[in-house]
Amino acid sequence: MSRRDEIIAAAEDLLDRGGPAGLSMRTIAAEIGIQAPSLYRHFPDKAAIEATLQERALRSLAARLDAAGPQLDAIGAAYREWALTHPHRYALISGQALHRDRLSPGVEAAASAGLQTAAHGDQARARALWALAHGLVELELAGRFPDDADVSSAWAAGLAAFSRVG
Amino acid sequence: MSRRDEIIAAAEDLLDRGGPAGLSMRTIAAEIGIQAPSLYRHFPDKAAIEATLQERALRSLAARLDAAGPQLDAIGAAYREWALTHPHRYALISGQALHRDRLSPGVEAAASAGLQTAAHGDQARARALWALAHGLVELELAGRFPDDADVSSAWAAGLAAFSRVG
DNA sequence: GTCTATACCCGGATAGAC
DNA sequence: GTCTATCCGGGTATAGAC
Repeated sequence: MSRRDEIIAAAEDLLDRGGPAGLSMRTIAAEIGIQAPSLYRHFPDKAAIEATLQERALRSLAARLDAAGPQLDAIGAAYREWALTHPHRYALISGQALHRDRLSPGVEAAASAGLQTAAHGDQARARALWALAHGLVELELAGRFPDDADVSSAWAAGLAAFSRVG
Repeated sequence: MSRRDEIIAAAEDLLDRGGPAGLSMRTIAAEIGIQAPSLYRHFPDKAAIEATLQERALRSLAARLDAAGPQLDAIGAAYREWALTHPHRYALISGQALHRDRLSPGVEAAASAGLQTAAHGDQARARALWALAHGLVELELAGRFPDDADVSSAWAAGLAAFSRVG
């Protein structure tokens, strides 16, 4: 494992444990037993590290959705499962934080392509479906539903609404 | 206008212009021509100021939804309009940032009550509908849709899916 | 490639004079 | 109720020795 890979692995680990806020040049360096300035021999700046993590997360999510097959329910379940398994990685690719200029072309689109497929080519429907999944995940991760809420039922109700023909 | 109100007004103004990140004790104080330490004569800490802004935002959103009436389309349009008009206020009440322990009881629930109504008492459906609206707003505000995307159509497609009887 | 030392920002918050 | 001065923490990043 190259030093570069080691840095990324440590950063991802740190991200999973402490969220984006816990990700600093100092903590990443400490994680592998070096000093923060040494990181700049391998990455030009912090954004480069974040962008690498985002790219990895987007690819991972895309692969998970791809593996779920074409069924709407399966895709929804896969989306939710991936987000709940890696909540901080999901946070890193949500919001305005995406370093678009540093991502490989198409990698962002790939992560929502699975949902597009399930909408049978209807773009407006596909976007609404994506928004539904994203919204459900965000609300659940942020703890916005009551503690005793049945989130699975909300997913089922949402997907059911979209499963009927337009 | 009391000094306290003046501080909140300045903070809200600052929030609208620079987002949550631009909201610091120093910038708020500068906005009304005093020094940062003076703020602590009026609020115990920064979280108290943020909580006040969140409470105002939640009440404002709730009022807007209430004024929209019972029609699903109208509520959806009102939700989107409020969020696009006050994107940074929406950011302040999204995510994990809510100071729940400092908010008046019920004020959080009131901001999503309008959507509950439109779901005719079906809780799972109501939550999915809320997630759809939240997701659409977040994706639009974050610029996650292509520049030429027709977001209105996505809203229409999403609301249409929910307007059919379960 | 890694180190130490450091520069330069930013932030929240407190002490004590007036 | 406001001030000045200050503490303490955080962060990104650079210079220069080894």
